[in-house]
Amino acid sequence: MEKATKHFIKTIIENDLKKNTTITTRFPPEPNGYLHIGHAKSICLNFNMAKQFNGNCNLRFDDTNPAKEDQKYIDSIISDIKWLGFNWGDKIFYASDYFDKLYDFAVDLIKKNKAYVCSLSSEDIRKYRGTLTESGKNSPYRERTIKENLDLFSKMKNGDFIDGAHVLRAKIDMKSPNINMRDPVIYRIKKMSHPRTKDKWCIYPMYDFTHCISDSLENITHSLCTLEFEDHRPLYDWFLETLKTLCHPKQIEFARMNLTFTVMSKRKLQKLVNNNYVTSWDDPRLPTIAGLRRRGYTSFAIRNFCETIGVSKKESRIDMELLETLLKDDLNEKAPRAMAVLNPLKIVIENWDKNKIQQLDAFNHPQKKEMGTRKITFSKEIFIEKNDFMEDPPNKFFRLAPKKEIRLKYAYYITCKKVIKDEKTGEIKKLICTYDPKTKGGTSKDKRKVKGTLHWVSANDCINAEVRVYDRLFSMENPETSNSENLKNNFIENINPNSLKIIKNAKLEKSLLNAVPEKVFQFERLGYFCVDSKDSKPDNLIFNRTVPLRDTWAKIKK
RNA sequence: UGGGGCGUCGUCAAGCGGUAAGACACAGGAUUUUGAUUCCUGCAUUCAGAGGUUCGAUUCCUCUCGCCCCAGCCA
Repeated sequence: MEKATKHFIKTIIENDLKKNTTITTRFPPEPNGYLHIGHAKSICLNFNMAKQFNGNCNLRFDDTNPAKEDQKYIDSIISDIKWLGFNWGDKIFYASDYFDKLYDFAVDLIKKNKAYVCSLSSEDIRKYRGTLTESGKNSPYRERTIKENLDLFSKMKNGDFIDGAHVLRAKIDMKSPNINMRDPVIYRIKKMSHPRTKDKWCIYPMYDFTHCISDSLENITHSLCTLEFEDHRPLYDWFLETLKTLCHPKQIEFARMNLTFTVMSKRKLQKLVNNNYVTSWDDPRLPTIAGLRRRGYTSFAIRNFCETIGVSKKESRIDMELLETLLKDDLNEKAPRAMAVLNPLKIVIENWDKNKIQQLDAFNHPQKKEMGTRKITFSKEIFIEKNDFMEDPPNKFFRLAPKKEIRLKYAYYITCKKVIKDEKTGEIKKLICTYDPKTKGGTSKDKRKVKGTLHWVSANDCINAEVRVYDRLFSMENPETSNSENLKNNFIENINPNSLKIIKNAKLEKSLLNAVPEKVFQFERLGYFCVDSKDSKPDNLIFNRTVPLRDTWAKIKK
């Protein structure tokens, strides 16, 4: 299991636990988009706190706005949380299940003279609200009688008015320095079918009213949310105090997660999807849970990451490299090794019999012998990686070059004898090499040093595949910043044009024919790869590059 | 310029009056049939800044500076 780090919320809970016996948290997504890794932070926090302290965490959909929400998002969210490895018993909660109770609470508020029906247009409500520096002024409808308010609210519910004709507002303080307290709207008329309640309602409660009451009804003890709701806490508390609810949860805010080289808001992700900068919500370049999953990320790595980064109130942008390191840590343990050549260069072994084919043994994991071995085919013609050969190599180039001897992993030592080029273009067509028969398996009795070991694939016994080489979606650590003054905050211009390179004719060792989606392999010396769950077909294999291996050589070259 | 937050290594992050944990990154070195992995070693005399209280302050007080959020009938 992941390590557990100390953070301020845990401290608060530990202290509260001295008085109470148990805690209950909740994860309250709005079903209006796909979950991303920022949500994973909240999911891990809420579910792990509950688990660590023997409490419960409710999954509750905050579905109060039918204009934006959809069943397909409910389904994707459920599937993503399950994949992340969290459970919530039998019951899934929905704010919409509380619509009747919420209505009663609103009536109660009116009866307490703490809410009123306001008939100002939305534009006028905005004007009356004042600004950050000027206080607001009372709505002319603020002093309607309780009876009148009750009657109007009932008519709103019955569908007697058109959208926008009236709203129900809490009666708090138009002069409050906190704008959220300036008589916030708590119910609006929206003649719209709801994914779950269908046409039962034509008025829908707003977030601030719904959320605290939902928490209270579920006996939530700790309501964890992000920093931007800090200003809403007085309102959260006001509703529960005014309504004298039995349970008054503690709202605690923490900073949302940001990652380098990506964007995290639903709005921005939506834009990338809708304008086809990526293919879909589960595009492997996106930080969505579905995208990361398709890319080959493990849920363990994501959970571990969420634990590692900690929880605080400081706004931060975490290095993508940390996520990738944690992923590679996990994959290094679990992923079986295989050989694949992405950019093939043919080698002909001069002194190997034309028709001879040999099966060699290869370990599936160099450090874990219990993962077994497999057979790989060796033959006269093989492929190596184009950039593993240089005609005129620099110092410390531990790969193949004219007259140099290197090792083909698990096979033989070979020496490059001749370079065949295209007469016109000068492009290297193939290499003629010799092998040393006394080095089968990749060792020699004379303990002679060979500095380089290359991966390779038999030319006659390999499979062709498409490989999608993914890179970061943006070319700047913070895509929101801009170089050009007049294009401030246009993250689109910072999209990395090379975020996806498609390699059509990669050559893979035969055993990879059995690969299934989400099963990640390490292609030796290259990185981690997995079969694409959407587009790959048995007769047209497609692999995604999950993450490349650390490449010290690439660094030295620079 | 109203209100609410936040400022500890390049990036996260512990620390809660007793003299700066850890992780990632980075730099060296060792081992290696992946220039992978693993393994050592190094990496903040200083906690946004300035004052003050104290024997002693990143921790308490004051002021200053910087950054973020709030004016949806979104959540």
